[in-house]
Amino acid sequence: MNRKESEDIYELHAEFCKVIANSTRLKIVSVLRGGEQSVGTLAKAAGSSLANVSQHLRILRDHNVLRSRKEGRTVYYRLRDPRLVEACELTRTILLGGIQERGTLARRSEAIRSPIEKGAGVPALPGRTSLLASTVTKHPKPILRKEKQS
Amino acid sequence: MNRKESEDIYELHAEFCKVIANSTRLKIVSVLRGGEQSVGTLAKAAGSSLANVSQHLRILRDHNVLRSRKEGRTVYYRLRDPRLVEACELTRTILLGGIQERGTLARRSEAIRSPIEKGAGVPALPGRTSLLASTVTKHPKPILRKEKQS
DNA sequence: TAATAAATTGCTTAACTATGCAATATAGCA
DNA sequence: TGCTATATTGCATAGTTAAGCAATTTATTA
Repeated sequence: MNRKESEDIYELHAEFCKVIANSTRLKIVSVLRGGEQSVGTLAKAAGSSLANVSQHLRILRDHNVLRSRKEGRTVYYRLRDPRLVEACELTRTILLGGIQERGTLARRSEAIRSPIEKGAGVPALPGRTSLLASTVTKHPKPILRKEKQS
Repeated sequence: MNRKESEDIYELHAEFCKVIANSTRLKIVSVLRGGEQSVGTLAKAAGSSLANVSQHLRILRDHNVLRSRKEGRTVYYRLRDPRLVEACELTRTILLGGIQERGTLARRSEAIRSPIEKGAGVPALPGRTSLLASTVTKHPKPILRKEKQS
């Protein structure tokens, strides 16, 4: 693999991350682990509108994460390759704190219940505007639990 | 875990994906598997400007993917939790086709060498404008190898 | 054919993201 | 005290993304 190609894998990986970097799309993918589903069913499961879910499904299918099959007037979507989804689930598991992990990792689930996510409007770094406002997200939800920096 | 909390994990996961959904940040994280590095070293390794890499490092640190340490006028960054990065590497390995995998999976690396990425301007779905243009990326780089749809 | 159900598409708006450049810290050294 | 190296920050710009709504397509059924 030459220089250009090894660069490409990072682009490809980043692209994949973008494709699944949306909670609605992650829910869709998660639901589909149980087998193919219609757009309407997925919309209900994801708690979003049919039109909105249809757009997300298109994104996932265009990137070959999903495949579709039409039966009458119903379109069924299914996972193209469960392996990628498994890697994805592994990430989620780690983020959750790992079922039977202890200490540091287990306490990560605190991030999920942080005031920031409760809409309290508490900036990640009190005292100044969130540095992430213009780069990734307005109100950063820490991936890992905060601890005092050195 | 109640309804609200199980929703949150998808938000958190999506947030994490956004944080790493950039090839420069993925390269940084990959380099750091070998141990802490200064901003300048990371900039060279990632092939980007110091200012640009500094911004990316800030994003990664603000989301607790990285931690930093200052020594003199040099700032060293390191991984906060290698486990998340391992899950990330697993995804990349699957995307690459898996070192010693055969058949379908192995052929996935074709996507990396596709005409689209060579700048040939060939749309993912010949005959119509890319449907992803306004949603995720202008010129979709298929995550998986294309095959005929049913 | 008309009516209905299931999806998809186009459009708009508000918000977010990436990048480069110039300016500004900060720490060590002459 | 200057001077330099290392890194961070602010700002402007171009491009991207998410969501809702209305309109449209496609297939089934009366």
